[in-house]
Amino acid sequence: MEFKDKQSIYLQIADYICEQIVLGQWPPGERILSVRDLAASLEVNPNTVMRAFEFLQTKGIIMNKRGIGYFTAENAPELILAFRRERFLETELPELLKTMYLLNISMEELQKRYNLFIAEEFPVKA
Amino acid sequence: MEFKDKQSIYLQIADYICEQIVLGQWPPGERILSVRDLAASLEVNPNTVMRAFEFLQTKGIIMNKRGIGYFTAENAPELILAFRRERFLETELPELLKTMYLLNISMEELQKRYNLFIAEEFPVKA
Amino acid sequence: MEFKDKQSIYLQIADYICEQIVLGQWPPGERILSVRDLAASLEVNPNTVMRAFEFLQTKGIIMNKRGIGYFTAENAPELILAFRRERFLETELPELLKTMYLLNISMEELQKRYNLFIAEEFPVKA
Amino acid sequence: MEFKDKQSIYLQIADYICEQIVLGQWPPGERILSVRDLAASLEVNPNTVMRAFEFLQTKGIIMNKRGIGYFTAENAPELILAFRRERFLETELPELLKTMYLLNISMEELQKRYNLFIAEEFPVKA
DNA sequence: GTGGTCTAGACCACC
DNA sequence: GTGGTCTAGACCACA
Repeated sequence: MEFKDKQSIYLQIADYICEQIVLGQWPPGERILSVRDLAASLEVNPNTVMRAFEFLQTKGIIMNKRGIGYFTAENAPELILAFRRERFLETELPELLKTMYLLNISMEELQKRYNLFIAEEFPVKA
Repeated sequence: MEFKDKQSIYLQIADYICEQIVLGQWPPGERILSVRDLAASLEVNPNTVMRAFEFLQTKGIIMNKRGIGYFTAENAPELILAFRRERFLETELPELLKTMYLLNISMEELQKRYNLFIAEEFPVKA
Repeated sequence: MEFKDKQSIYLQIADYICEQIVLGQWPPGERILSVRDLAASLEVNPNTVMRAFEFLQTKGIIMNKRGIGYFTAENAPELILAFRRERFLETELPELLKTMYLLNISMEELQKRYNLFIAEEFPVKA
Repeated sequence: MEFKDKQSIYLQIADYICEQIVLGQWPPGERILSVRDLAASLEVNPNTVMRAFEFLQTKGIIMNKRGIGYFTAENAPELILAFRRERFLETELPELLKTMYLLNISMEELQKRYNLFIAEEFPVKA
C-alpha cells in the first residue's frame, strides 16, 4: 500500500480499515488481522499499525480482547459513517465549495466526474 | 490572523497570500509587504513569513528584487489557479467523490449546500 | 568541515552531500546520516543541515521517509551530474571563456594546468 | 542591463565597468559617466552605482576629482588584468578543473566551445 | 529515535 | 530600509 505524504501513516491506515469495514470486507463483530500480519501486508512498522488500532479503539470502532486480538464493534459501520459524515460536513465540504467557487468549477462538471468515478471504482453498484 | 493547528503556519500564510492575489487585493507585478511588516501584522516571527515567501518563490508566484522586496509575478493569479486546479482534480476530488459515495450523499444535496454557501460567502456575485 | 565565507553554509553542505553521492561514498537508495548526527559532525546547527536537506529534496536528489530519515534517490548521481552540467555549460563556461579571452590565456596553458591538477587531486585515475 | 541573482549588483556593475575599460571603450585618464547617468542607463539605484565606484576607487582603478567626477586611472587596464588574473588562477580555475573532471568534459570539447565563443562574441579579433 | 516547525535574537550584505 | 543566514533552544507528531 502506498501512502500520501501530507497525512500521517497511522491515520491513513485507520481510514483504510474503516473503509474495509464500511464496504463489508471486514464484518462487524469479527476478529481483525493481527498487528504484525497487517503490518507485514502494508509494509510498515508494527508500531504504526498499533497506533491505528489504538486510535480506532478510542473511537469505539474496534475493541481489544486481551491475548486474542482486535475485533470490529457490532455497530462499527454506523459509527464510522457517523464520524465521517460529521467530518465531511463540518470541515471538508466548506473547503470544497470554496475551491469550486475559486476555480469556477460548475456543478455540472462535478456531476459528470462523479458518474465517471462511480463507473470506474464501484462498477458493481453502477 | 488566526491559524489552524493541523497545517503549518507558514503554509497557511502562503495560502493567505495566494488568496489575496487571486481575489485581486494584491495586483500582479506589485510589491508585497516587507517580511517584517507582514510578520508584525500577522503576529508571527519574521522567519516564518520568510519561509512562506521562499516557498512561493520556488513556485514562481512571487519574486525578489534585491534589497527592495518581494513582488507578485505578472502571471501569479493564473499560476495559483493552475496549481490549485491540479491539486483539486488530482487529489481532493477523488477523495470527495469517494466520501460522497460512502456516505450516500446525493448531488442534489451538494447542489443545495453550494447555493447556500455562495449566498453566504460571496453574496455580491450571487 | 570548514566553510567558505562567500557562499551560505547550507548550500555548501548541500554541495558536500552531492559530492559524496557522486563520488560513490553514499550509495543511491541508502539512508543518509540523521539531521542531528550530520549537524554534530559538521559542527553546525541542526536547522542549517535541515535547510540543506530541504533544498536537495526539492531537487529530487534525496527523499524523506517519515520518522525514519532521508534517503538518496536511486537516480541521484545522474540528477546531480545533469544539474551541474547544465549550470556549467550555461553560466560558468561563458564566464570562463570570456575571462580567458580577456586575460589572453591560451588553451595550451589551460591544458598544462589541468594535467597538474589531475595529478595532484585524483592521482588514482591519473 | 540584466543582472544575475547570485552576485551583488554593485559588483556586477564594477565588472561591467572594468570590462569596458579593458576593451578600450573607456580610455584611461578620461572622465567616466556620472553616477546618475550611469544609474539611469543601467536602471538601478544611484547608490548602487556609487558603491561600485567606491569599490573600484579602493582598487585604484578609478579616482575621484571633487566636484568634477570620476576618472579612469592611467594604468587602469593593466591593474584590472592583474586583479582578474589573480582571481582567475587562485579561485576560479581550481573550481573549473574540478568540475571538468567530475563532468568528464574533455579539453577537446572545451577547445571546440572556445573557438565557437570567440567567433560569436569577438568576431573582430577572430 | 526521526524530522518539522516556530520563536527569539543576532549579524550580515545589500539597495 | 530590504532580505538572508545562522544559532540556540524549545516543542511537537510520528515510526
